[in-house]
Amino acid sequence: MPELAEVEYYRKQWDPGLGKIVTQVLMHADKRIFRGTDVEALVKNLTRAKLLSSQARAKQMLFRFNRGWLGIHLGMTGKLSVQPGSQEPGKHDHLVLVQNGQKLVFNDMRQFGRVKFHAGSEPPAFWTEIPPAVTSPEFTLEYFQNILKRHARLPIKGTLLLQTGFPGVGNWMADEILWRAKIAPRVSSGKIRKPSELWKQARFVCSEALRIVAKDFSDPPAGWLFHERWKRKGFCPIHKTPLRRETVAGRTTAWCPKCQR
DNA sequence: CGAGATGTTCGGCT
DNA sequence: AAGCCGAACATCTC
Repeated sequence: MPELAEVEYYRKQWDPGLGKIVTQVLMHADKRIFRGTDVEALVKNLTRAKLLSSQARAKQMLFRFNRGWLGIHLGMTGKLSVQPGSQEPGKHDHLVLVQNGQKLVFNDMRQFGRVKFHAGSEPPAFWTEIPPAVTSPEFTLEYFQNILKRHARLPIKGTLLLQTGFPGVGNWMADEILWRAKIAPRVSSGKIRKPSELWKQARFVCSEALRIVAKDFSDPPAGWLFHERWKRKGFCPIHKTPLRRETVAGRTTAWCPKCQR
């Protein structure tokens, strides 16, 4: 379920490995997860390397070692965990960093995720080029309105999912933002009546998700659309109108036809 | 058995 | 030419 808050949660799962040496790298090197990655360099550099620190940004994570940088994207079904040293890797445990007494495991059933490796002391371009976070000071109302203008003909649901504009926002967060801003998902991005409200709700949902979900994988509070939008028959938390559920901009979308116009 | 799942990417079209 | 759309990717579950 990885959107920005879940990604931050998973990043922390490898914290027990900080400051420790990787004694062995186990991997399914031929898997799609490693497409475009120099797996030989990854194994060579990470074997006997020490994990120094980690960060999460948007839907990506970056792990700093004393001999390079490991970038991980979780795709649809990626997870990070720490397993006992005695645990044998499972079918979908595509990357396993063995340390003394424990294993740092990346598991991804569907393999829409991605593992990257970058040697050198400077952080890789794929990391530094991630655009400003929705919650950051750079994400001003003016900046936001420029994104809307650039994608004026794309349904607003699709625009909120653009990682070049809203890094880390995924399907459930986009629906939550639109529900709170009372905007129907098919409205063209160039025809938003009150951009300041949408901007405000985007920032609210991102910061609350980070505060609540990233902490310990708690669900958002009662009253959020989140709890209804998975259900085949969900209802608007405000007045119990049945939610509509259709594909918009290529993604399943749930919204309240009464609140959202 | 077919459809769908919280994500990207690519090729084709306007 | 930038931007939009739909298909594809791999696997499991309902």
